[in-house]
Amino acid sequence: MVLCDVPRPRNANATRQAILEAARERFCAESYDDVGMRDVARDVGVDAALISRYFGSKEDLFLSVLDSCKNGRDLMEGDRADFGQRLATEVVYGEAARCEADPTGEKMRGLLILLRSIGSTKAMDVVQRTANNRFFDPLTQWIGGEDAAVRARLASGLIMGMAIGRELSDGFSALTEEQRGRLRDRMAKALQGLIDG
Amino acid sequence: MVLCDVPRPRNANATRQAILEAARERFCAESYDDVGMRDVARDVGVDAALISRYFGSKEDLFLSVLDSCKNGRDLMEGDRADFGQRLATEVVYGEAARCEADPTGEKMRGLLILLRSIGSTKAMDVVQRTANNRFFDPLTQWIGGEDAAVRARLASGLIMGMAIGRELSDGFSALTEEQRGRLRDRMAKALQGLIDG
DNA sequence: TGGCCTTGTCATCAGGCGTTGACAAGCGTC
DNA sequence: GACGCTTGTCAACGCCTGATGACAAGGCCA
Repeated sequence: MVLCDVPRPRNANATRQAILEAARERFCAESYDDVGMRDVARDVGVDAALISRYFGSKEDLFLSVLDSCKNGRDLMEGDRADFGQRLATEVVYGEAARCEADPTGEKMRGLLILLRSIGSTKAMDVVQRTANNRFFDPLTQWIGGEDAAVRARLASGLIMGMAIGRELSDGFSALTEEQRGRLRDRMAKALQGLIDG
Repeated sequence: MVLCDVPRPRNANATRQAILEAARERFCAESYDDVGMRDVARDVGVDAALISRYFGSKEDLFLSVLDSCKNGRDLMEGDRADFGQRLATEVVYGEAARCEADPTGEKMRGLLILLRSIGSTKAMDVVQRTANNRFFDPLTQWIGGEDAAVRARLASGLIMGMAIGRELSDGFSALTEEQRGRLRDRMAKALQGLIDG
């Protein structure tokens, strides 16, 4: 069956970009292993072979996607006293966990992609390296002062764990709206306590 | 090449048990997708077809492994005032994260298996259900009182996130022994604060 | 209009997966 | 000793994956 849609204009840059965005969405919603080249290609309306030509291997595509995401530093920009509140809001309410295109979720996307593919042995090296370079190290530096490394581990642990808990519980759907608010507030307070020491 | 080891004595129960233990170890070290029936079979020294006969499908094997693990309630037995300290020790020092056979790590194993296979769409249903039935719900009930559900989400989030951070950083190998101690203490305090309210 | 580089498609490959049904070997029982 | 049930092996199936090289078609330039 041939779909009667307009053919994609021949534009390598645009196509490459479209592939990158489709892949980003896929890697945000599924693990490295579960994302297929053919799936991404279908999303774009292109043959899977083209991805190999433009990006090389699947791992290279994954790397390109991670590079195209916002850096972990973006999570820290803003008033330091609001860090807990900002991050808690992002995790509890952010549509980030659903990978929509809202500017709010944008900042979490890189981290969420990493969390999705945790556990995949094929992606482990890349995930470990990126998590450290892009998140742990900047966070440690940003926290600064005594025991910065230790506090960074704790803060990132809470953030990652809550992001995962969100996935495990379908976006905290079992909680009432009021409970979600208290979850946000408690998490904000705990997180702020961890980075303030 | 035929290995000249003694043939496995014909004992269905023992073989079934050996398969279950090998699978438990595998699922503890790799994700659902990365664990192959042939790998498990090789560990036991048996043909992969036998696993299908004894356990049915791969998903059934995964379920059997989860059933064979200690329940989340075991994490809560003991003095409530020590909960944070116990769990933090388990996460920071426990060889649990390496899935060895020490009695200490035993209690975390079920949770670690779930965390390993988070992100696998094939195992998602089982993981979600088990995480809720075995961990979140008992923890919520155990915490009790006001906002128990909210506090359980936070506590389990911190535990899960730190367990994942442990994997991501090769068992906190970048930290000195002294820093690990402080990490344990800070985590214990934070965790205790979350469940006490 | 004819050549030619670029862009995209197609068929195909080798390899891995979980699963299946037919077959071999052990072992107790009559 | 022969039967028959249990336990385990083997070869194969169908399916899916990422990757490759040959080929078709668009579009610019002379």
